[in-house]
Amino acid sequence: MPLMNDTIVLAIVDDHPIVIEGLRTLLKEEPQISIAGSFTRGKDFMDFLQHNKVDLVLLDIMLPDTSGMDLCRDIKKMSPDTVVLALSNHTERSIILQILQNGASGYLVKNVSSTELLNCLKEALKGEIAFSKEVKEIITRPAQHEFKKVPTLTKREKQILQLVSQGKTTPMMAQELNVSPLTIETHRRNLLQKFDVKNVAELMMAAVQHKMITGI
Amino acid sequence: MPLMNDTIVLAIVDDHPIVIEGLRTLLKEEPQISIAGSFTRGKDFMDFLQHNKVDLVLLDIMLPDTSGMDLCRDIKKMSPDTVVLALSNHTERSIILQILQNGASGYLVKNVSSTELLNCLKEALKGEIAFSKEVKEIITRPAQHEFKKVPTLTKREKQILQLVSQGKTTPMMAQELNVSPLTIETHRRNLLQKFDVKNVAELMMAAVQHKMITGI
DNA sequence: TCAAAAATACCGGTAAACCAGTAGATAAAA
DNA sequence: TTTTATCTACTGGTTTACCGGTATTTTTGA
Repeated sequence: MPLMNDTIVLAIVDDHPIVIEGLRTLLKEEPQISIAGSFTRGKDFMDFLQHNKVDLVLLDIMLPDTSGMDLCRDIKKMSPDTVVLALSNHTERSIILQILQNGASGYLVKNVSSTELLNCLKEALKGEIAFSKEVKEIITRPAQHEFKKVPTLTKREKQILQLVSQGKTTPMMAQELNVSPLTIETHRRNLLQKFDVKNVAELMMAAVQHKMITGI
Repeated sequence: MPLMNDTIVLAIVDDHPIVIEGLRTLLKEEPQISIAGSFTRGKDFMDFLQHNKVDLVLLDIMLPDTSGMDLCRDIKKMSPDTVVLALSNHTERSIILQILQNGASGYLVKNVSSTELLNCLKEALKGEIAFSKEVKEIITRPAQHEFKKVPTLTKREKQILQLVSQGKTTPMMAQELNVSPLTIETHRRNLLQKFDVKNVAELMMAAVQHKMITGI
């Protein structure tokens, strides 16, 4: 965490040039903030982070190459002192909590006002958790279904979940992945267990709910 | 349509201050463009339009108060010479076509680059239809699922689709609805046929896609 | 009222999914 | 290096889903 009277080195990771430009303009007013760079791909930022110190990252959790979730974890792993503020349009409670679980210090929806944005930046740098107004409301009023914990899947499990959603059967997947059908069955069983469901129908619904499979 | 050597009066309607700021910054570079105003609510813009001439509107089709679709139609009704360029993150073909149907002169996804944005503005002002690169691809190569007509389900079929999505098995549903399991099987078969899918996993995904089952 | 649509139900069969338990081989983290 | 997680694979089952065809009754709409 940088001292408050130091210059804060900030980076932006977002695949929308318009948003990047907007953030740059809003933050340019602040003398103690220096924008080190902006990136449209997660990998580019990780390369940058290897050779540069960054105090705070504004991170869009929907990126074309990597999931922002994974990127967040990678950032905190490589540079634990870097504060990550998630920036997104998703208003699902589960997603917000998930990104916090992955090490983010806060969550802003993209319709924040400039003053709100600056306040959140300051809070996050002080070591506090920062939420924009709308997000605070979402956090404080949880829905019933939100209580279900989001399971963490392994790489293979994610892959198989995707294939199942495409209607692939166990034998088909076994052939496609060059493993025994029995192996696929084990993965399927683990998926059912992790999601706490009884069959594929429920599995698909749960996965969609948690946005763990892309609709198309 | 304004002449190309006149100053173009432009307005922005978007509920994201960051995006507004970004657009302003990008368009400030262009001497022939003058930004008349930016609005976070559709109604505010309509009030403005009553007393002011606007050549071009950058319109976010997802607004808190009105649907951007309706707003677009209202704009064209009140001021037919005003060119509307839709700005959104939605990449569904049906949505793009719908907004064009409502009088928009083009569609940009928010991840457009600044050069792309300016090109589209110019094209739209020339009276052409303007699409950003990604949108062009969506328009020209419609996905398979776009062709699939939305099946019309009977009352019973909807009911069973819902129960299936809740993880109910055929015997369970038979008992719950006081009919033979064989009847349920017939309904299931008809559902698979109507959605043109091979198994429940695909069925759930198709149903979710067409919003025929509520995620929760 | 009469044809079409929907809901009901059956047979016989194959394929796939699901259950319970176990366990070796790797790969990654402590 | 040792532990832990992950991926792999098996046995031996039961249950459910899916396929193709057929057919009666009930409801509904033109």
